[in-house]
Amino acid sequence: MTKNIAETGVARPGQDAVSVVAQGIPTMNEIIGYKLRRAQLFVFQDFIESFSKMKLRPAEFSVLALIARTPGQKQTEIAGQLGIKRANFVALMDGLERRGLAERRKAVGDKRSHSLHLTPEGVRFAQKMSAVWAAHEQRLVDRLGGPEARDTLLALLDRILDLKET
Amino acid sequence: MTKNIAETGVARPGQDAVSVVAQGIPTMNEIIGYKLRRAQLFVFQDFIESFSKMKLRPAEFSVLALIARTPGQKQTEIAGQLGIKRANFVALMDGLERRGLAERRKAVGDKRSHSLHLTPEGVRFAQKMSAVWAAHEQRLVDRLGGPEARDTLLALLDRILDLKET
DNA sequence: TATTGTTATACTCTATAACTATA
DNA sequence: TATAGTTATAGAGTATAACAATA
Repeated sequence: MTKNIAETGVARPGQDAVSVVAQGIPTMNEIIGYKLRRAQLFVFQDFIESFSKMKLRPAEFSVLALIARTPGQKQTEIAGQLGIKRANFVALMDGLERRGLAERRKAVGDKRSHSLHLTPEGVRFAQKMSAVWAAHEQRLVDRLGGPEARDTLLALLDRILDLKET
Repeated sequence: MTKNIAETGVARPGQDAVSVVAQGIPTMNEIIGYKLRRAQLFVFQDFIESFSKMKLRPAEFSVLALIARTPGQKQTEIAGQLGIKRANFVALMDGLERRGLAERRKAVGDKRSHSLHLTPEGVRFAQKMSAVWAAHEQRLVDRLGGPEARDTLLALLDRILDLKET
């Protein structure tokens, strides 16, 4: 048997040769972080295109979804759940308020904090947004090969996220 | 039976109540893109901490890995494989060259292009880098629950990435 | 003293346009 | 005319420090 090119270490530049230098060096295909990153970019790309008409970015979507499901939470609480720094949350919330989708209300007990709510228009917007999201999500489920595959993926991602600190 | 709080629509702010407004609005837990993003950030966080001593960022790691495995490729080829715009690749490559890890050589046929190679120091660096990466990757595999779970995850991420255009 | 929201600011990543030298 | 590399620049997203009002 003749040695294959990887074993000889003879690299032909620009072709599918593998250098002898490559001992122990991973292929991009086996790097979890890399695959995760590329997949995330792909999904966000589809998301952004899906919402280009509504002019809604992923962070804004998640803020509206969180307020819709649990109105009255403080800025710090919403920001915290999403991993957004409270300083950066201000401009984000300003945008939603300027568009008339959400609003800050003076919290009853604590005069420092604001409680966040959707406006009536924001409620209607959130419904439409959810329909657009459902179509986007369905495209992903189709790519994955069905709901079971999606559940498996979500469970695996949870394993990475759970515990947080070992 | 008494109606639960979701059915009454009476939301108690800041608690685990679910507003009646929430009809059809997804939980963050069921959003593929969101989970993917959080998991990717977590993995990159671990990666960045793992390489803080070597002062190596994810993009630099992948460029070195690609050059190590297939020396002699042009800048545009390496950048293209990683989804990096060739304009942004310049500064990245400048950094690796300044540190003496990789170098641009005049391509033989085409005087416009550079062929990329590791320096001898770059080869040694890539070996150390791969060992650090392996430890990082092993941490992830442990979290996932073993090599089979990792393989499943990578296969699912490939389903999202494959085809690219429907 | 500590916390909530806020402003200002800086740094990284990414995207686009335009230039040069070659092809 | 097109391509490889480059420069300049602008826009997101994210991180930190410091401040005012309130706890």
